[in-house]
Amino acid sequence: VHDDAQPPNARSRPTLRTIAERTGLHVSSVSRALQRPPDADESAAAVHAAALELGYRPDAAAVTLRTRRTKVIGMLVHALTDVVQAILYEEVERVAAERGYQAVVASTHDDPAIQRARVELLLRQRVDGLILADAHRDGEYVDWVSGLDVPYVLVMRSAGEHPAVVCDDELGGRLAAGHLLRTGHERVGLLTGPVFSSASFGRAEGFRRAMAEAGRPLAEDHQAHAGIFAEGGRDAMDALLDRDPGITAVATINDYVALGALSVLRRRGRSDVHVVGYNDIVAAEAVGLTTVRSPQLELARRAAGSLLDAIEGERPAQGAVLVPELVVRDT
Amino acid sequence: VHDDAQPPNARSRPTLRTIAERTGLHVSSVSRALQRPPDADESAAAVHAAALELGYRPDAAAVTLRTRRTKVIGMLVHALTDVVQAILYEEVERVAAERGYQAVVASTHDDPAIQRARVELLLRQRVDGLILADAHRDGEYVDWVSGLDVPYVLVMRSAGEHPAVVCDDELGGRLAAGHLLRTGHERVGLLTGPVFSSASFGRAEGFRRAMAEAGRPLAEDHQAHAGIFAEGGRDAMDALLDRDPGITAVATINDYVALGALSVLRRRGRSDVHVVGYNDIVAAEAVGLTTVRSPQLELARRAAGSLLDAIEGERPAQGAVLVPELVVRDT
DNA sequence: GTGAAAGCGCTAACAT
DNA sequence: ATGTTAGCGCTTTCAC
Repeated sequence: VHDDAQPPNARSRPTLRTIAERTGLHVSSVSRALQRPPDADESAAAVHAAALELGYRPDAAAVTLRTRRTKVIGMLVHALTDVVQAILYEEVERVAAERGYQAVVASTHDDPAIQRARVELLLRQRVDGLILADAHRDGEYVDWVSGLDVPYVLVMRSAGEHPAVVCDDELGGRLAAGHLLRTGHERVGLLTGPVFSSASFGRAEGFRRAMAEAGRPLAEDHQAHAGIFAEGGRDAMDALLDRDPGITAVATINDYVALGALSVLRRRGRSDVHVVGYNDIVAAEAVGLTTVRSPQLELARRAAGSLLDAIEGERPAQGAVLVPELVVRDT
Repeated sequence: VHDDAQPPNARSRPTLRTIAERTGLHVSSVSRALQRPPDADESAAAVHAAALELGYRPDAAAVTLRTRRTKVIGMLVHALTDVVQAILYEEVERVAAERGYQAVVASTHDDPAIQRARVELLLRQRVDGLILADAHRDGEYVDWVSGLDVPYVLVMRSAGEHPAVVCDDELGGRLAAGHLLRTGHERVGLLTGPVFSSASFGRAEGFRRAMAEAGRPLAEDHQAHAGIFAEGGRDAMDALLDRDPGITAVATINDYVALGALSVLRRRGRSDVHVVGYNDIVAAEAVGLTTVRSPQLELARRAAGSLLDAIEGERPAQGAVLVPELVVRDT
């Protein structure tokens, strides 16, 4: 028997038309029936049943083309291998899902060219909004994004007057300084991060100010640039120790840098030197690192919530400033 | 003057039609002109110029709807906060970009319901292929995916006969055992991970076998289930120490668990106990953790390459087994 | 090389 | 609630 009712591409994915043929309804009726609950009426039930049986999966491209919305928000991070950024993203993903959205990420490694390219890509995808966790203080990048006519919000790092959900980094720096001052350190060092990041910049500034205000201004040769990774922390710690072996404590821009510093101290047999990190990643607890905890989940939640509100309310997103907390451990 | 040439939604994004109106060409000619290099001929040049000037951005949804390809591959990880998974993803992202593809991730937290939901979502997006870094040995999940008519490949964890790019975990376990045997430990423990992960399972099996073959079979009470996070490592290490305070070394399923174990040892003043981790994450170097290094970048590269070949060659992806390496440090 | 025409799968008027 | 119609933005025949 020759089954000529079978369309040529019988093995292709089912569409609304497939369901329409099965149920004897029109394609548009099927579309509508799918929008209402399966138990709304007879045809709704029939349509849902057929959809399930056929393994029908709405075509996102077609829906987007028609509705002009994707229900997707894009997030830009500098690197997912920085667990802080990964935590932020996963929480954004969670909040988005709760509100019926999807999230997608792109890593930009703080490279302006990649930042633009990835935003371009997300825009082709027609994402409904953008969360930037990789903003630079100079504003070039964020100013450009703000002119793109897509809702956006920054998180973790701020830039100019753009809406940003951040931690009070200057306070965080002060917290670190306060701890070192309180424990009576006379010669302290600072391992700094990139100045293009408001987080790094703010932490360092807060630290320096608190030290100066306490009458112990930080000498230039007690500061070394470490970047944001462990390797930079190693090099910077080595340099600091070479310049002044008499140092008894260092504050660092983040826990990775602190970890790097710790490895040098261990290697050089200088476990007497105290170290303060920043962020409180899980490895910090494991090595007993004193650190400043940033409220990462809350940052992500607020940023995502604010962006989603902005998308749905058609107005700009709101920023916020949250408070960090000192966590004293062994180091 | 009333400008009636202006369409109603003048402020909306430029489309091929906008460029067509600008250049006096037909939409289809514009589409074709955009496919050839800007310097191919006069109209190509004019069209590219207009596109640039207008800030034209192809609509991914429309292209996909028309061509049935997205040039996007989806990756499923158990958690991006596990830096190993983040590394895998970022490398996949890189390889994909090199070959003109985009990557998207979804975290599933090893929850079967989430795994299916996220795959469904990616399928609606019509991704061209799937990389699973969160496979379970029981096969339920992967078997289902394999029946979905979308190219796929597993990475890091295998399942049945499905194509998988993995590390020789059983060998990795043997490497850890060999090290402990060589350094003369008499009473060693093992902190195990979830059996649903072939990686955890393989490492533990390799370790046990090597110990047994050396005439030092691992007693049941010298093993404790730790999962894959630091917290589990803490609890398991505590349990092990309570059961046998005479233990002198432990092997762990991964570096996070090792870090957790280390924190307990530090707290209990038992820095004499040796620990071996697995993966060699950056924190391992920082704390001087002896560990087994898995070739993560290579795993990701091979998996992504193999998937892309499969997509373009319309045949199944290839698996591979790579070799781990022992990294001896202080612990 | 170009224009005309069709159509990917879906939703949203509109009328009934 | 249902069918009709139109169209989102793009690519790809098909003639020329």
